[in-house]
Amino acid sequence: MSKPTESELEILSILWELKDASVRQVHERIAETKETGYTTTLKMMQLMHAKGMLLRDEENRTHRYRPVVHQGETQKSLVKNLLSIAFGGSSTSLAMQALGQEKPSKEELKEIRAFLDQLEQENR
Amino acid sequence: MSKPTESELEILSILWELKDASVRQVHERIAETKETGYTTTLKMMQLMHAKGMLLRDEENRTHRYRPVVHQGETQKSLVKNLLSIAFGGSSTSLAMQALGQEKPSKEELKEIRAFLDQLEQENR
DNA sequence: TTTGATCTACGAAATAAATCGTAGTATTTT
DNA sequence: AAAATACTACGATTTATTTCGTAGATCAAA
Repeated sequence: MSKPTESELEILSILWELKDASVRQVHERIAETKETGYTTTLKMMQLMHAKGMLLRDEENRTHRYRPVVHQGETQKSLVKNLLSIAFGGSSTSLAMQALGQEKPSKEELKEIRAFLDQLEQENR
Repeated sequence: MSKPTESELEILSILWELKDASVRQVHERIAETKETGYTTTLKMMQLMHAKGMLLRDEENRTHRYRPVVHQGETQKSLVKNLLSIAFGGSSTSLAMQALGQEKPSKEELKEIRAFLDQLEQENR
């Protein structure tokens, strides 16, 4: 799947959370943040459907959409892209940049450390 | 500074590395990867200069450009953006996603662990 | 059953990003 | 000094992305 644009990502995020939703639902979430027309959201979702990014249930008059790609895969490709385009491929500096941004909680620190241990293990 | 586009970022990356460079130098680097005309790169850099993203030394006929913003700052804002737009603000999952992508070396692992310790310390 | 609200479809306009050709100069090579 | 090469400037086009208005259909409420 090609890289989603910012607007597409905004919609995807909402759908990942809600599992599946109508245009109205998505639009209302978007409208909380920014000023935009309903048909803009509609068109966007129609385009995404046409592109194969969203599945559409047309059973009822009010269609319901859901994402084709999972959040994890998309995150993966976004990170991969960012890594190569702005971090010279160094995942370490990206990770530290991120962690310095939003400090992890105690639990999260634990989680990350466990993750690191695991990485180290499987390495040989 | 506003978020650089992909093409701008490509140019910035090269300039961060070379410190300062002519259009020709930048273009040759870009041309290694993709097929594109010299004047495209030129125009791009002129635009970036006009936007205030690049400084330009016009002493000689062959101008030399260098970035106004530092790599770190740009990385920071890119990460911040990615964090909010695709990771629901969770730096932990972004970090793990990144680390899972490109496995850190032994030294890097050490570095990250030290970084985590430090984060934990300064927390109180 | 008329009125109003809610939907989809879709063309088209507005905006943003990227690409390139041509002209005019300067520099280097033959 | 003529010819080839290398630069900048810049308009214009192309392509991608986003936004929105209008039309027609369906549904809900008065």
